[in-house]
Amino acid sequence: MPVKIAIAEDNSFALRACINKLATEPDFKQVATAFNGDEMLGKLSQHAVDVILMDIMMPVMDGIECTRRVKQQHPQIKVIMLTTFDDDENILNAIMAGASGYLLKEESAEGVVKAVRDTIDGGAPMSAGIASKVLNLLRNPVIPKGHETTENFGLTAREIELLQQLKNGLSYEHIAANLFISPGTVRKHINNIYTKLQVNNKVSALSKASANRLI
Amino acid sequence: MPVKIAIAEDNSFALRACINKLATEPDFKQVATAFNGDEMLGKLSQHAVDVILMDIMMPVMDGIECTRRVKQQHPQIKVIMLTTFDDDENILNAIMAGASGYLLKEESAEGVVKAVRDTIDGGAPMSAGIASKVLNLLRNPVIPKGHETTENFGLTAREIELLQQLKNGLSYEHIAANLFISPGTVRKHINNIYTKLQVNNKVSALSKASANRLI
DNA sequence: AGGTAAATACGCAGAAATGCGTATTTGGTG
DNA sequence: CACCAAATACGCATTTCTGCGTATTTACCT
Repeated sequence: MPVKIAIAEDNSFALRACINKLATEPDFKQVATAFNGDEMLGKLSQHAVDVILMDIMMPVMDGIECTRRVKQQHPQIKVIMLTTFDDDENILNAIMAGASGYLLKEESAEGVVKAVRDTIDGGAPMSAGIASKVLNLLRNPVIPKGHETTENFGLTAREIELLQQLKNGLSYEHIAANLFISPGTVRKHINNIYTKLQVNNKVSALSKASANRLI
Repeated sequence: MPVKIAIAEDNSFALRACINKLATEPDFKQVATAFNGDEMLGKLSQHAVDVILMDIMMPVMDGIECTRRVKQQHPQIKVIMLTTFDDDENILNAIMAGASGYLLKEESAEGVVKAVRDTIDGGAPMSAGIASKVLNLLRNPVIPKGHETTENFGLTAREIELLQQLKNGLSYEHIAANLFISPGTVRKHINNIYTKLQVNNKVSALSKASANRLI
């Protein structure tokens, strides 16, 4: 049985790219496209659809609101977000709205194809990195209140790794052993972190990093 | 660079099956195996390990407790649960303990191999079905047993007051000034706190106090 | 090829924290 | 009143952390 797919994407170039990614699969049938959420909702009453690939940022009605309504009116339809945004806010909103999957647009053709099949099979495909953010959302209960501004402070991946070691109360020596670097390097990294976060001790650094969801 | 893998699995048949699933990859190096969590913890100080494939149900120390301790002592090590249980309780507990991935034992060899690589790349691989349960957990917040148990540790009101000062990253001097006591007294209080919480530094104390909702 | 950011590493000086004692004062309780 | 827990305070030795430099190597980008 062919998989009936709809795509909501306002950028025609991105839409074309998306269609191409699915073109290799003979059992995939692209039954509808729309340039915004409202248009997509309208087409759903005209076409049977299994899966929607949904952009988030669209005019008139964005992908998250559209997802919410799709799941309300057609709960059997699976929605996979396909977007460039990987911030907690959008991820959480999309999941809350009922999205089954969350892919970044940089995802490969095979990745998108597999995501569609996974979704049909009851899975919840996510780009690498998205899934781990989802786990972090679970670990650090979100305050449903307004979105606090999270800042990056220009921390590198390695520096965040150092912070994760720090948060367990490990000494520089122990961290150095864990990461196979010298204690002096650990110290250097941490000093850089302090400078970037504008703090001058572990506890403050961890507090600030945590408040900004860096760890 | 080879990927150093450890496996914790009490059933020798399942262990063998797991090893076989990884056998095809020339750059995978199985550096340690253990029949329970305690044994695994011991081996981690002897071998550099990138990823642990962890069974949940094991004697002596189960996989979730082991994961908790591994992430505590070696945060850089990624843990992938490999189990037959797919209930919310176990999934959530594993994630809370710090697991990066969650696979069912029925997972194919390719699936396990890909999961290991995904994890190294910062992803969070989950068997189809697990991921969607995770999303459901996020949508319907539940407080699992064991996450609301708070312990007092015999801390006095004053000691908790000290902890609240500590969590802001203040120095002993500054806290002393805030509370109108001598730095020596601050030190004494904090030493008493450490003894009661069985830790030996600020970060661990704050972490433990926070986990038990003392601050 | 040159420039840049990141990760690695070391040294020195000083500040802060930690471990382990001891001691006094205070407030409440039996 | 006698007792006890809690809060207060200090000292010494040691470990750990922090600030501020410098320097090399690697990877990536132009």
